[in-house]
Amino acid sequence: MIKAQKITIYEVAREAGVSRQTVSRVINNRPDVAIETRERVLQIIDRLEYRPSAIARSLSQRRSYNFGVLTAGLKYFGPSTTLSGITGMSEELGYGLLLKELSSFDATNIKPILAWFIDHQVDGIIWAAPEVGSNRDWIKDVIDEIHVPIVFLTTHRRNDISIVTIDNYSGGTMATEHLLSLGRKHIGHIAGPLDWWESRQRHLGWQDILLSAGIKPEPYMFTEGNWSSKSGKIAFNQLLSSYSKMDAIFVGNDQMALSVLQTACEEGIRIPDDLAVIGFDNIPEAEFFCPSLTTIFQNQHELGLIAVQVLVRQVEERKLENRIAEPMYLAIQPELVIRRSTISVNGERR
Amino acid sequence: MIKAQKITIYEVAREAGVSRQTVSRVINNRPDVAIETRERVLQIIDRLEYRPSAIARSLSQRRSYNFGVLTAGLKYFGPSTTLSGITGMSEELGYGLLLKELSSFDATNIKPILAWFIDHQVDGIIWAAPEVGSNRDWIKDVIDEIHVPIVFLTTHRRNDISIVTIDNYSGGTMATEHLLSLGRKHIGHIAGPLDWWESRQRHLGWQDILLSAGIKPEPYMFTEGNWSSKSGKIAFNQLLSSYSKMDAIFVGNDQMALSVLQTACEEGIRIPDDLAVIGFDNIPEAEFFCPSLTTIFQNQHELGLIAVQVLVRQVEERKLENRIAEPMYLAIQPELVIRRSTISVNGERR
DNA sequence: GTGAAAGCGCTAACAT
DNA sequence: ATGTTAGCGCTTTCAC
Repeated sequence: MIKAQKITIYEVAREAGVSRQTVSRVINNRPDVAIETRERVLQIIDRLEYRPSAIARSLSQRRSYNFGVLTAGLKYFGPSTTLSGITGMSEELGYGLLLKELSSFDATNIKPILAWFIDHQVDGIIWAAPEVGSNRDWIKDVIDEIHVPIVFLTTHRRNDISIVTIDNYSGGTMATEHLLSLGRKHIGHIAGPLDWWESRQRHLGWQDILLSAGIKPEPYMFTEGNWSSKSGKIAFNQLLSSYSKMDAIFVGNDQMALSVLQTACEEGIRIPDDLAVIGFDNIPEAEFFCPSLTTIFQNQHELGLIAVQVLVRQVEERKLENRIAEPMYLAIQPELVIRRSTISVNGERR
Repeated sequence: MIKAQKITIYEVAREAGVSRQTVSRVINNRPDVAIETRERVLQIIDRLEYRPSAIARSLSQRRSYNFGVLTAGLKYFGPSTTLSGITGMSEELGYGLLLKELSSFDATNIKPILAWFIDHQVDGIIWAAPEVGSNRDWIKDVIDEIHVPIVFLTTHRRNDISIVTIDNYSGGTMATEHLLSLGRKHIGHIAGPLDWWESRQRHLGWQDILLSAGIKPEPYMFTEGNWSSKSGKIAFNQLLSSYSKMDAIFVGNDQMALSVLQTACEEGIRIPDDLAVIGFDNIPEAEFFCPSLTTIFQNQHELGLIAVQVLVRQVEERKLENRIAEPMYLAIQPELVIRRSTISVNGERR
């Protein structure tokens, strides 16, 4: 198999004694071919190990059956898990993937990427890079000129584009409510970088729940990390001195929560007795921290799956009914996963 | 920008009053165009917001400037880190990426993937899925028929294909030597799944070093996990009972080592005093385990970078000199990273 | 049901 | 330095 792409539709046609169109009909499963002709052509194709050129098909058909995917921070659990969902569902639905990765999260020079996708005739685009700083400002400039469906992941709600996202605000409220429900009154927060939309949402959730519990969130009650464990360590030390009454903490992701556990372990802070800790993400390792980490599970794999499904729907709709599909909005709810970092084996209470 | 791919080279040519060939020369930066003609054409291109079709170029030029990448287990740190290296270097060297992910590590039905890449006229292929079981058996069947350079990652040495890999055997010896150098005599091992080439290499390294230290590695001294923390937990419990004199342990990856630390923490096993622990990978979290984890660092990002460089060299060579480049072999050395899980703050000794 | 002609948008090869 | 011709390999009309 897999010869040097030498034999073309023409050879098959000649060998089968039919025209190239007939061969084309066969390989595209068109109904209007006599059953015996089809059989014969199929056999020749098999014998010659003919494989149609996807490039030529794209050119004449004006579509590639490929999607463009833009991601960022692939070495992190979230983005790569989402990408894994995207590859799986694309494969299942018969689309290929052109991949680009942003060199940094806050890169704003995205037009070349968009252009590259378009140049390659992608049928649709999945924008899986996170919303950071002003890296979404370009949308309004080009959204009207782009004739290819785009699905954006993890971004604030708006009506002019299709969005599949995780409800980060709700994740923030769930985390904070859980800590309150344990009877804790002094709930600190280590946020992710606040120029990230996701961080801001989680932070807002924390704020609002505290407020509705009659607690005023003050600046000394939270600090900002950059997602890394190291930054979490620094942030935690800061909080420890600025908010000494703290008896619970909501950490913006599991990596930063890990370093909270490490510091606690080193300093003799008992968890959860002295301090209840909740993270965010539910990375596979979280269950095996010591103690195991209570956290908010966000299903980033499903995020990828759904993104593709939505995109395919938009593509097919545009093709069949020849009209631009309505933008869709879809938010996945995160889930609370309770482990030992908030509830000790013998139940709660210091 | 980014119009509906409507204007073609033909419009530009007409507008500029030249032939399409001249426009083609301009967009391909050929030298043989009068400077003023070039200027004029460039202006028209700019004004019309013309963008050449990558598809049409691929068809007539018989190359796409794209690589096919096959990965597997994207949600894991290693594969996604390698992919990140691949995206970065490809971008830098001017190649795009078609991505496929194996639905399971040991999938053997890879011909359709190979075929898909070829159908899309990729200039080269990076086979970044790990070697598991017999999932490399296909190579011998097709290697002669494929006219596209392929670089394989993480696989055993052979001379008929290009390989970029990490020296896993050496990683295994380094880990075991480190434990011996601490004065430990009873060194257990939790291996990754032994149908993985990488696991077997690490395991062999452990075996050989023990032998050369006059210790006979016996079956009760090691168990097999499947990389997951959960499997590591089970494996560790097993070892604990089968090898009670164990005073050090080499764990096949950091995730499984994490659960060793958790169990130790729960059972009151003091680390490193009672048990020295070394992992493999150096995931970013390892430094923040409690205690921080000594481990073998394998630079999987660099693996990706180098893979692309090697592939590009093969592609260019084949194109320029019109001959098939010699297969290359390249092994990256891992590095020992010493932390608190093998050396306590006050130095070693129980 | 099948085929002929005319592209899809670009470039290689050969003129001039 | 520039243009002409003939493809690249397939599909879309539109005939028959």
